Amino acid sequence: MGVDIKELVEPVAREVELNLLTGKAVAIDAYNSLYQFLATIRQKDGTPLMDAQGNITSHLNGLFYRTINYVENGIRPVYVFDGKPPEVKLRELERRQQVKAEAEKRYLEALERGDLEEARIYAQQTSRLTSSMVEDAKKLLTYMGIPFVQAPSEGEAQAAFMTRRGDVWASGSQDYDSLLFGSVRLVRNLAITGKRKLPRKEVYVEVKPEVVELEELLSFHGITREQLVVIGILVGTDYNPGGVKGYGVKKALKLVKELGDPVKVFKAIPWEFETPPDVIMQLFLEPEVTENYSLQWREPDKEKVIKFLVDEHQFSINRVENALERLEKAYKTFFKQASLESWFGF
DNA sequence: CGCGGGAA
DNA sequence: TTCCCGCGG
Repeated sequence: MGVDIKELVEPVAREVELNLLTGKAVAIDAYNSLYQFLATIRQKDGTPLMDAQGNITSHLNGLFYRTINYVENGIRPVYVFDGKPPEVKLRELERRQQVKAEAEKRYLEALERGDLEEARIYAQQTSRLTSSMVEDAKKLLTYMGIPFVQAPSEGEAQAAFMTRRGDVWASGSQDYDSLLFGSVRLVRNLAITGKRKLPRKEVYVEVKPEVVELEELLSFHGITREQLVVIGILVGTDYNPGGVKGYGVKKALKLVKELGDPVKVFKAIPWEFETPPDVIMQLFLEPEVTENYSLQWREPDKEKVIKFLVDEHQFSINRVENALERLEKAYKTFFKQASLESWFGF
């Protein structure tokens, strides 16, 4: 779910045009993307897209076409996959499983009643990303020539680390967690077709990519990154869901600015979580990450993509070939730079 | 969500 | 050319 510091971020969030991102590498939160595809790419009654064997393919559909759109806009995507969650998060993950089980019941009930709109809403909430779906996504990326990084733990932490090393320009996610992990820059709403339907409403709004600079966020509020993490913990993170009773963004910011030192803040408030606050602080300030990755955007292997999507998962050959044509063209335009090595024949 | 065919 | 909307797997 992520930390809800929208109010804090909004004043420094800049709407940008997509072409601002041309030539930039972005570390995209793979789980965040795949979940969104899984939740939204569905039929009227909420059934996801599936191949002939009944395997879900909604995530592949979204990943394939959106990634091509990135490349066509000169964006260099690198997908970052979550690894093993910190133990502190296990309770929250368990809670989410329960919410999904509940949604599953309501989904079936709505179907029974023939209420397709309700059914779809609950179906979306049942979305589960299985390991085979993740493997499929990685396969597809490999065939497309798009790099991915397997994070040892939190993907958002890994993406943040990559921005700090300067390997990517920004992290890309709908959640704000990467800012707590120290991401230099966050891009939200990184979709190409800008119209999005508001939940439960027949209203569509234009959504443009939104860039948040960590330094700007901190200086705007006159706080340090440590203090931002404290605010996050007060309002609630995946490591202390719900946050501290009575604290929203405004009250948390006020307290943090009054007391300054995180230790003083945590002494001043009631702490009802099992995990001590300093342990959670450390998870954000010194998360487990890896330097063991290399970012290379390669020419797409069209044959393998077609074999995978069309032969194995029953995608339409026409659509896939069309999209691959676009991908190859974009690859040549933006990524196939005449490097010194190639000039000298290395 | 994003594609693409048909309407305008 | 742009917009809309039904379908994709």
